[in-house]
This record gives sequence, structure tokens and C-alpha cells, in this order.
Amino acid sequence: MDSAPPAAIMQGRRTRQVEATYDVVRAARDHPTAEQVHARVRRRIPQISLGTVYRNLQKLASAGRIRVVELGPGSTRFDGMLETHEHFVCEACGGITDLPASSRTPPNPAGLRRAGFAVTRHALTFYGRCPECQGMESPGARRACR
Amino acid sequence: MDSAPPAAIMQGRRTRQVEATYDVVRAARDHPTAEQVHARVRRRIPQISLGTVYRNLQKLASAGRIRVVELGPGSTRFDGMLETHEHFVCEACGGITDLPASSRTPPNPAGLRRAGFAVTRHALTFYGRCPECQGMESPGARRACR
DNA sequence: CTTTCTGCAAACTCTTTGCACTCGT
DNA sequence: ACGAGTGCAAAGAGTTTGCAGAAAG
Repeated sequence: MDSAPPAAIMQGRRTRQVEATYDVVRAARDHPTAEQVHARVRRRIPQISLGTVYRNLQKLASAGRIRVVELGPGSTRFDGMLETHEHFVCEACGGITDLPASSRTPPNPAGLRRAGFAVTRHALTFYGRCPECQGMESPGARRACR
Repeated sequence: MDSAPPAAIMQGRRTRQVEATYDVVRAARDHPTAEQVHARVRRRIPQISLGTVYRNLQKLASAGRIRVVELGPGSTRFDGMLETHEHFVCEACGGITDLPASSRTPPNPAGLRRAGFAVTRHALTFYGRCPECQGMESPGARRACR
């Protein structure tokens, strides 16, 4: 939410906090929320504040070092995987799975371009039930898959 | 966030508030936020509260009468268009445009199914600049497209 | 009449921000 | 040393919820 020109160019200072935050997100496979990142960074820098983590996550994201994932309600999640990929969200357990970029058929924005839209990127997300949540179909089941 | 079984079956009472909220969302073409819906419903029922609008939007959504659209940060948005379709989000003005379901090539979840995932739906969103925002490329421009 | 819904306001969650101090560079 | 970064705590948005009274079925 700022006026970052083309962005992804500035770097900022290399503080322990920024680097630790970066490392945590890059190492995570579970698309952690800001609070989860905070908890993990704390293992290395116990006194780091949540506000700093938020600030750094923002910085890292606008610098293109990590990605922000917006999937459904709840908190924003962060992703250290920079390559193009898609997501599967389990509606039972909330777990998010990374999927390699669509085997084929990249969405076709040709019509959009023709209509005057400049398309820079797209997001493709699938929703349903993960393998682990298939068995327990009980109408009230809300078990944890991860 | 409740235990709605397969959902979309319950109806609840037909109160003026619920129906007015429904009408507003169905008539809207701009994916309004809860507050915008509230403002519009108020033109018909001046004393309706924001809390009630939130409750009713939730009810309508879980009954399948309207759709919830999650696009980037900021508030949740609501969509009265029930048919399968995609979205284009302008990163300059924030405007959201409905797109008819991908001309062709519906994303291929075959691999997912084979891996044991039960896919029930998917969301495809494009990001970039809408035609109206193309001209004013000035590095600080943040005009309104709608 | 019974049950659900509404209005109001307080509570909550997630995220941002002001300020004084610290630490890269 | 200078200025960006940090910790803390308070402030902000957006959304949810408890309760007493209103209204639908």
C-alpha cells in the first residue's frame, strides 16, 4: 500500500530481524500467518516484536523476496516459494498445499488483453478436501490434517 | 465458520433485512464490501445495523444465495453473480471486473484427483491494469476507475 | 406462542503506526 | 554520526457476538 515504483529494487538494511524473518518464511512449507512467523522467528530472536515481523514481512514482500498468499478469510499467509505455482486449500482442515504450476493450459488472458487490460499475473486456487480429510466425513468432523 | 453440513439447504426467515440485503448484492455490479452493502441497504431500511448486514451476508453466502469473493487484502467482497466466472483486479484502482468463465481450458484438476484430493471448485483471478488506468502511468497516479 | 432475527454496543482479531531508542553502514 | 530499523504499546480497520426487545411463522 505505498507508492513503490516498479518495486523489488530496494533492499534496506540487513538486520538480524529481517534476515531471520526471511529465513523462516523461506524454510516454511505451510504458508504461515504473520503470528506463526513471529513465533518461529522468536526461537532465534526471543525479543522480536510482532510489529517488526509485520513490517519486515511487508518489506520482504514488496522487495519480491517472499510472496503474500490471499486465500479465503482469516489471516494473510506468506509463502517462500517464488516460482509460479498454484494452491489447493482444504475446506475441512484449512491446510494449504502447493501445486506445481498447472501441468499445462496456463489461463488464457488473450481476450483480456484484446479488451485493453494489461495482465501481469494471475492466481489459481483449488478448493476441496485433502486426502487426509476424505475418510472422516462425519458431519461435524473438523480434524487437523497437519 | 460453523458446522453447516452440505449447506445451501437452510433458508431462515424472510425478513425485510435479509431480502433487502440480498437484493442489494444481486443488483450490485461492483463487488461491494460489507460496509458498502450496508450503506445501500440503508437507503431502503435506514435503521438497519451493520451487524445485521454482516450476519445476513454470512447467512446468504452459506445458503448459496450470494458469493463471497476473496481478492487480496482489504475487506471481503460480495458477489451476486452465481454463475462460474473469473475476476480481473486492477492493481492501480482496485476495481474488480467480472469475466465470463474462461473462454476455454477450465483448469485441469485431474492430477489433483489422482493424488487423492477432492476438488469442489476453483478460483481464477487475473491482476494487472484496467483500460482506464493504462493512460495515467504517472508513478504516483492513483486515480479512480469507477 | 415460539423461535429466529434485529439493533446496539462492546468485544475481538488482525494489522498498522507513533515514538524514543538501537544498531547498521 | 546519520538514518533506517526495532520494541512497545496504543490505535485502527474489519468483523463477530451477547443481550433484550421485535417480529416472522
